[in-house]
Amino acid sequence: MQFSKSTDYAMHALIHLAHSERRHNVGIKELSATLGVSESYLSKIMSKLRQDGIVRAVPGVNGGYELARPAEQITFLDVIQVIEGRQQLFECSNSNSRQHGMLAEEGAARPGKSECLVEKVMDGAERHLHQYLRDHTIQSVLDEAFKRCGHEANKK
Amino acid sequence: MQFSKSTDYAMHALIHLAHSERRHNVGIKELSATLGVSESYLSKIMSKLRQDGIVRAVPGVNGGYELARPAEQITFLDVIQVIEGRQQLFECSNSNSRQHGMLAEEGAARPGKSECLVEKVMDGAERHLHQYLRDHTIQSVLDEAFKRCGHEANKK
DNA sequence: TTTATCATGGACATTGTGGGTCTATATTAA
DNA sequence: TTAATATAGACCCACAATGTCCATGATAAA
Ligand code: SF4
Ligand code: SF4
Repeated sequence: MQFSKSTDYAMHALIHLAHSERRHNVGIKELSATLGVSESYLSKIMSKLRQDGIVRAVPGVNGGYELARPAEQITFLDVIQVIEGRQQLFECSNSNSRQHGMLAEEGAARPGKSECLVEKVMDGAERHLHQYLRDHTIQSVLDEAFKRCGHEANKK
Repeated sequence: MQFSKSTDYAMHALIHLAHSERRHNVGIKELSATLGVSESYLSKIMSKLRQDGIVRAVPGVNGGYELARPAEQITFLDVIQVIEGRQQLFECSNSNSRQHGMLAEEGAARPGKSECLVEKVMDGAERHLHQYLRDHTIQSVLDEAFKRCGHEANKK
């Protein structure tokens, strides 16, 4: 139960893009050098981000990547779901066991709504997690970095 | 990013143990039959649960497993951490990149406290998730099952 | 004490996935 | 056109998840 390294890379790549939004089109070379990840691998990740509409890409001389929408509209959840996929946290694997009958259908022969109790808890956990991740964007990280930077400067 | 099947099995095994707490010592055979998982594999999972003090086990005739503490003191988080391990949700993999300098140490040469901003968000997410999972126990699932059962009975 | 019953641990096998490299191809600006 | 760049696919390897099988050890009942 851990986020993959790809997610880590994607986050940092986006942060870098957002940070150097001044002149557009940051190439894979620059990203690779900044993050310390091979161009080959990183380009795959960027490709995924493009397919899901997080970034735009233009090939050719002076090409590169740029954010497809403002950084405050790119949430942690967005990035994670692009890289990790949208599978849910918990997926029942033995819904035809004896347990299932006892826990989910509990006596009565409900039509369609089985409403599993274990899944209910787990889905709740997932919803909480997602809500939290939706409340934090690339921009919010940058903002905090700036705030701290300013704070440091003032102290000096 | 998904919980393993083993976690699923562990949850259901514990629910079964809690449900038939009347006569102690539920054997691996009964558990296996109830969950529809091979005895071999399930016994491994139970062994883990024992090592972490979730259940007790006694070998010999009429032996088996029983909860090591009341079901209301066994949280979802407990079970998940036993099976999945206690690694944190997010672990930075490139803390010596250029990014890191820009984001975490931001200008000043802080002594030990680097206080990464990305990790800060992720750890927050993890804390939220853990808190939620701590608030739900094996007993709470059983309670809801009973409540629903009673509700169904009353309606009839 | 013997024995049937049960849990435990280790040694495998299989499969899937994360993480990564390399190359050929398409696309664009100069 | 040409140089620079992104893209897609074919591979590779290591490791974890899932699972089986067997030898061993512990225990209570007979
Ligand atoms: S009760 Fe829920 S988690 Fe358990 S077997 Fe049924 S659907 Fe799956
Ligand atoms: S800023 Fe945080 S997440 Fe990024 S490299 Fe540094 S420690 Fe890791």
